[in-house]
Amino acid sequence: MTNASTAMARKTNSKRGIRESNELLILEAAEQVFAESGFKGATTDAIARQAGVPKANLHYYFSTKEILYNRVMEDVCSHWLAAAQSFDKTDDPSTALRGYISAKMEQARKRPYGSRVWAMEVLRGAPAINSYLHTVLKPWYEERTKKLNGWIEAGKMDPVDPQALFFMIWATTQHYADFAHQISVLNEDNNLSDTQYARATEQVCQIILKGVGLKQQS
Amino acid sequence: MTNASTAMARKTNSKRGIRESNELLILEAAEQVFAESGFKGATTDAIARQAGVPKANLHYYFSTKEILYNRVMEDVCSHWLAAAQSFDKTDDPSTALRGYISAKMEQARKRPYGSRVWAMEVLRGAPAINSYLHTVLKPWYEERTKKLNGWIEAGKMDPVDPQALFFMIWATTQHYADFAHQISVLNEDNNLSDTQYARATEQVCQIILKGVGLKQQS
DNA sequence: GTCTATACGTTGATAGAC
DNA sequence: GTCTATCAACGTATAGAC
Repeated sequence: MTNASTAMARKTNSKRGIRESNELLILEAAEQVFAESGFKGATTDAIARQAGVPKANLHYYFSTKEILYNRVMEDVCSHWLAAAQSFDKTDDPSTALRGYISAKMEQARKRPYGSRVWAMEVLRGAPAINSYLHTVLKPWYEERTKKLNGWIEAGKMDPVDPQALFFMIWATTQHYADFAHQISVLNEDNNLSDTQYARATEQVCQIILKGVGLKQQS
Repeated sequence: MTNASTAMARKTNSKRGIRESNELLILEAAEQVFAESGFKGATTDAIARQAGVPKANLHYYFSTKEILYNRVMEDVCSHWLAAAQSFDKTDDPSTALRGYISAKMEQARKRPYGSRVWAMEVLRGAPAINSYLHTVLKPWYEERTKKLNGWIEAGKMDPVDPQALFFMIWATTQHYADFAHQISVLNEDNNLSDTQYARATEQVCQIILKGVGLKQQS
């Protein structure tokens, strides 16, 4: 009985271990392929090849391409939320904006495929994340808009439209992931080095902070 | 002979007229469908339906999907160039940047599909416009970088990295076309009105100009 | 859990009547 | 120049042996 249940547990764990590791492998490959070709353009065959598993195996773990895509979008959305939280670590506008911009830039650097999948999804009209946009992004955006307006009323920064500011931050930071190929062409066909990327992050912070009337700090 | 050549000319003109108008119809539909689904995801059938012509007819005018796509990209690139020219209408940095940003914003408003096709193309690694990026975009970018550095050395604006500035302008202005769906979700599910869009343009100019140490003007 | 073989729909492209 | 019918290639998904 003990042996049996131990064996069963081991087997179950083993199964879960295999399942989890294979799902991870496939999800990672899917994020990349979906980022390159979009939902329609991506093929389960290409994803399977990228993951190094037979196509039938992919369908064993994710019965349909749409289910796999939705799982990828869930991951991407959860990472967006993680970066978004860095906005709330302080009540000082300069520190908050600088921290948020830096977090977004770091994310664009470390998870470029996630950013691109998001871009692809929005470009096609965001059918898969429509509810997420309404129930998560919009409330987040409205709360932070209030916060910004509070700072503006307190005279801590220029009376800018929070909407324009957020769009500028999102667009600019995500540009470094989404348009990486174009950027490399303008950089002698090399991706930005760590040094160049750190400098870019600093420049983005500087221009935006000064642009909304905030002193450099933090 | 006169009659014959007149008849032939008329027939030729007629043919050309039909060809041009049908090609235009198909190109317009193609720009839209490619913008929504990317090169791989778009189907010639969907494009033909969008254009209101039989699929076989589309293939009569554009023998392959790739040729059609390249024609669409040519159009998109030529429009990019047109907006880029507004940068050179003056030697005053404030006026030049404001004019360029406004032109890009107007283009994002009037030709959103063009912007999205460009974005889709760069997202997949820009195989179709690779040579264009090297022979047109890069030289343009390097020339204007020199111009900006000249202004900086002359003390007319802050010593910002021209690269970061251009990326910010491109990213932000194109965001209004590429992420229009997301923007509408944050705007009570309505597209930005003309008034809102004018305000957004003004805000983008204001933040960026101030951000690089330029006085408002023009 | 793995993988080969395959069913079955879709897509790009063409043939050939009008 | 237009359009129906068609085909080969490719795509998703599954069956069934291991």
